[in-house]
Amino acid sequence: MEQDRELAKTYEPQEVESRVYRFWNEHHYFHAQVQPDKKPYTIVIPPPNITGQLHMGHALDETLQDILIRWRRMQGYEALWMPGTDHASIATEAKIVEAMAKEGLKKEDLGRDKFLERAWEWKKTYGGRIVEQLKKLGSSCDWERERFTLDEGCSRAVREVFVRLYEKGLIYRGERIVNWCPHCHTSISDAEVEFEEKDAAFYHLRYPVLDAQGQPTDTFLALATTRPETMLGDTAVAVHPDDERYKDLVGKKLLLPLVNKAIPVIADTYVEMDFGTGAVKITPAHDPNDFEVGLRHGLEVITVIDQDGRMNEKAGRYQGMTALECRKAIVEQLDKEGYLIRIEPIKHNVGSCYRCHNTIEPLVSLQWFVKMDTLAAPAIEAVRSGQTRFVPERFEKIYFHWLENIRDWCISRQLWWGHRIPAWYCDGCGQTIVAREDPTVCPHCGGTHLHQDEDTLDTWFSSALWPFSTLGWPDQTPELKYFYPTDTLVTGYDIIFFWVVRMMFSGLEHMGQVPFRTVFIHGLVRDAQGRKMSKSLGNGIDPLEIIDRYGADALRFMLATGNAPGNDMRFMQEKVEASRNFANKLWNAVRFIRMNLGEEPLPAGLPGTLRLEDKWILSKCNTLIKAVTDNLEKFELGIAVQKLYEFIWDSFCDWYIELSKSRLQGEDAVPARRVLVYVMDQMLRLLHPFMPFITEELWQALPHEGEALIVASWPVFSPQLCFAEEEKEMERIMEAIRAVRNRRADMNVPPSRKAELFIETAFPETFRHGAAFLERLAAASAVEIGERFDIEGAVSIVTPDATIRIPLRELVDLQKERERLMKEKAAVEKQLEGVRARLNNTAFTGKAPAAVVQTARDNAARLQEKLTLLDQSLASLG
RNA sequence: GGGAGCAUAGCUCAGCUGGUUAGAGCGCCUGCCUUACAAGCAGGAGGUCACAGGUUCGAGCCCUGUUGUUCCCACCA
Repeated sequence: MEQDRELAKTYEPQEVESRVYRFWNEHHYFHAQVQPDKKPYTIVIPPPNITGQLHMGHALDETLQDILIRWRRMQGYEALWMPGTDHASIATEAKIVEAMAKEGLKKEDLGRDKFLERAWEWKKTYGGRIVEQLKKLGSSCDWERERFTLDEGCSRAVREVFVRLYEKGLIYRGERIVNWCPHCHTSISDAEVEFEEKDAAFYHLRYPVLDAQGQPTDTFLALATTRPETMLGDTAVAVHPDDERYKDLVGKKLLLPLVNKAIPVIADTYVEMDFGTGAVKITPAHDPNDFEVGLRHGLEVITVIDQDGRMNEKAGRYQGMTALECRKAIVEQLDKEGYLIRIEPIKHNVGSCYRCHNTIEPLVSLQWFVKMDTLAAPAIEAVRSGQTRFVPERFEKIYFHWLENIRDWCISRQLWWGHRIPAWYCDGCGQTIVAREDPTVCPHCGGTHLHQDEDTLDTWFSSALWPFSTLGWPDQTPELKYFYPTDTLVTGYDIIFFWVVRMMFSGLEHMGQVPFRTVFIHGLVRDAQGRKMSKSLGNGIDPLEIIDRYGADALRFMLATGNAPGNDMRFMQEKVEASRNFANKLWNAVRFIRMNLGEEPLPAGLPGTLRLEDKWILSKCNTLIKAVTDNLEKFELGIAVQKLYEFIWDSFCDWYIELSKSRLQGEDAVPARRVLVYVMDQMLRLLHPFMPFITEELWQALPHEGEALIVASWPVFSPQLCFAEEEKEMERIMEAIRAVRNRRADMNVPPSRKAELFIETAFPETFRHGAAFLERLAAASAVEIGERFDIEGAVSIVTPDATIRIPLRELVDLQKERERLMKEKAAVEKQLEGVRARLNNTAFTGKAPAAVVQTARDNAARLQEKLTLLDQSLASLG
C-alpha cells in the first residue's frame, strides 16, 4: 500500500478507513495459524447476538480486545482473535414472533419446521449485520474462522457436552419450581431474572381455626401476603417452631377461606417471626420458598396459574382471569366475607424477565437442569489458585459469591430456535434416551415409537463452550491444542454470571483446563447524564454515527482514554472531539515531516551525532516505549494511551517539531529529518493498537521498512537511548524559554514585528517560537547545544518606548528555585533519616519480612540518589 | 440483610505496588491566522483530593469510623 499523494490538510477518516481495512483483509493479516515456533495469543470474542445492532457497549468491548490483539500481534505472537455470533435463542425467537405477529401469525400456525426455516432465513438476512458493523471499528478478527453458536461444529459440541453430563449424572430432568415468563412463554434461569423493588400491598388475612371435628371456631390465625390470589393453591400455613404465639396451633387445621378446605398449620424455620404476623401461607406451586417448605413437609402441590399467567380450572370461578385480576377479585371477596383485616403498603422485590421485563411467575414444571455443586467447586478453585485471574481483582469476590451460592441451572427452554435437547422418550416403555446419534429404536424395549423432547437449550449453554467449541472440540484439532487455553477474556461485569462463570466450569470440566488466563472486565458506557443507555429511554448513541462523523480511531481512542478497568464511563461528545483533534494533530505532524523530507532518500536509523534536543526526545521516546508496554501488560490501557497523547502532542509536536524548524532550513537538516522520522515511526507503532487506521495510513506515507504497520514489530526499550542528563538539561532550557514567554506576556510586549527580542546583545529577530530563542540563545552563549549549556546572558525586550534587559538567571527565578530545592533537600534528608533509623533498628530488620526490609533499603537508595541530584542542582545554581 | 464501587479543578474523569510542586480533556481569562495543524499556537486563573481519626520519616493512595451516591447479590411471604 504505497502512499505517494499529498496528504489532505485535515484528516478525513471515511475514505482512509475503508481502504485500509480492505488492505489488511486482502493481505490476510488477521489470520492466525498454528505455528509451533511462535507463541500463541488468543482472545475469543463475546459473540454478539445476531439480533443485535452495534451499540456503545460492543464498541468498548471490541476496542479493548482489538488493542490487545494488535499489540500482541506486533510483539510477534501468533495472535488469534476468534470471532463469531450467538444465535440468541430467546431474543431471536422473540423478534421473529414479533415480526410474524404483524402478519397476524402465531408460531403455532407455522409449526416447528416452518418456523425454523423462517428463523434461518432471518439469520441469513440480518445475522451478518453486526459483523459488518464490527469491521467498521477496525476489529482485526480472524474472519476466516468466523463461527456461529448454532453452526454444525458448535452444535456437535453442545450435543457432546449434553450427553457427557447426562451420562455423568450432572444433567437431570425433574419437576421443579422454575422462573416462568408468561410473555416469552418459557422457563428462564435464575441469572435471567432481574429483581426490582416495587410498591406493593401487604394483605393481612385471617383464617379460622378448625376444631377437632373440622368445624370453624371463634379463633383466627392472622397472616399476611402480597399475593392473595395464590391462596387458591395453598396447602398449609407455616409458623416458626419457636414462636410462642402459635405453639399451640401447630398441627391444628385452618379453614382456607373461599376454597373452604382444611389446611394444616406447620412449623418451619423458614418463617421469620418478626416479619408480618409471623405466619405464612404456603403455596408450593407458586413460590420457590413455599415449594421447598412443601417438599420438607410433604405438601400437595396445587397449580392454579397456567403458563399464560392466567388462573386455571383449579381456580374455580376465577378461571381465566389474569393473576392480577384474580387478586382484585379475591381481595374483594375476602373483604366481603370478613377475612380481610387490613391492607398495608409495602416495598417488595418483584422478579422480571431480563428479555421482556414482564413479571416472572414461579411455576412448577418438568425441566432439565445442570447439577451445579460438582461443577462449581473446580471453577472456584481455579480462580482461588490463580490459574485464572480477574482484572480488576475485585470482581473475583463477585465470582466466588455467585458460585458458592449457586443453584442448579435450568437449561431447558420452551422455545424452538436453539439447540434441541437430545433426549427421546419411548412411547412403549417410557424410558428416556439421551444419545450422540438420533435413536430410531428404544434400547430398553426395542420399541420404534420415539419422540424427541420438544425443548431447546438455554442460549448460554452453547456460549459456555465457546472457547473450545470454536477451536474444533470435541475433535482434538491442532488449533485446539495450540490456541487453548485462551489468554484474555474481555467482557463487561454485567455478564460475569451469564457467561464467564459458565465458560469457566465448562472449560474445566471438558478440557481439564481453564478457558482463559485473565478475565479483563470493563464497565458500562453510559450517556452524558450517567444513565444507562437503553432502547426504551432512547438515549443510546449509535457508534456507527460517531464513526461516520469522527472516524473509528477517534471513537476507539475516546473509549480507551480516561477510563479505568471495571469502571463505568460516560459517553461525551466532547471527548470524541478531543480524540478527533488528536488524530488530526498526528496527521499534521506527519504532513509536516513529509513536507520536510527533502529530495534525497534518508539513511535509515539515527544520525551519529545527536544534538541536545535530539537526545532529549529520543530519551523520552525510549522511556515511553517501556512505560506503554508495561501499562499494557498490566491492562492499564487508559494510562498507556494518555502517555502517548502527552508525548506526541506536548513533547514531540509542541517542542521537538518547533525546535526542528530552524534546523530543517540549514546544514543540519538531514539529522533532524532522521530523528523526526525515527520518533514518528516509533509513535505510530505504539499508537497503532489504539488508532489502527490513521497510524497505518501515516506509516505508509513515511519512509518505512516492511509492508504494513499492522505486522510491524512493537518497539523495544533500548539502553543506548537513555540520556538522563540531557533530558534534564533540556527541561531546564524549556523552563527558561517559558520564563521568557511569561515575561513578555507580563510586560505586555505586543507580539507584532515591532517588538524585538534580544539576548545579551541585540539580535534583530522577531521572537516567535522557542526554537528561534534557543538558536539565538545558543549562538549568544557560543556553546553547541548538546554539548554543554551554560545559563548565562540575558534577554532584552525592545519596545518602541524602552529596552528592558533581563538577566537570564532572573528568568529562571534562581532565588525561588534555590529556596525550593533547599526545602526539598531538607524534606528528603528527613525522610532518609527516618528510613535509615528504621534500617538500623535490629528489631525491624530482624522481624520484618525480607521483602519489607528490601523495600526500605530500596527507598533509602532512592532517597540518597535524589539527594545527590538535589545537591548537583544546587551547585549548578551557584 | 450481605457485598462492592464512587466522592480529586466549573464539568467529565485519570492518578500504576504510599515518595519531588496532584494531572488531562472540555469550559473560562489574556494574546496570537506564526504557511504541519484555528480540529491550531503561546500564556493564565481555578484543587485544604467528601468529613473525622489513625498507621508512617512521608498519605489522594493504607487502616477505622461518618456522610452522600451508584450498583450487585439475597427465599422476610
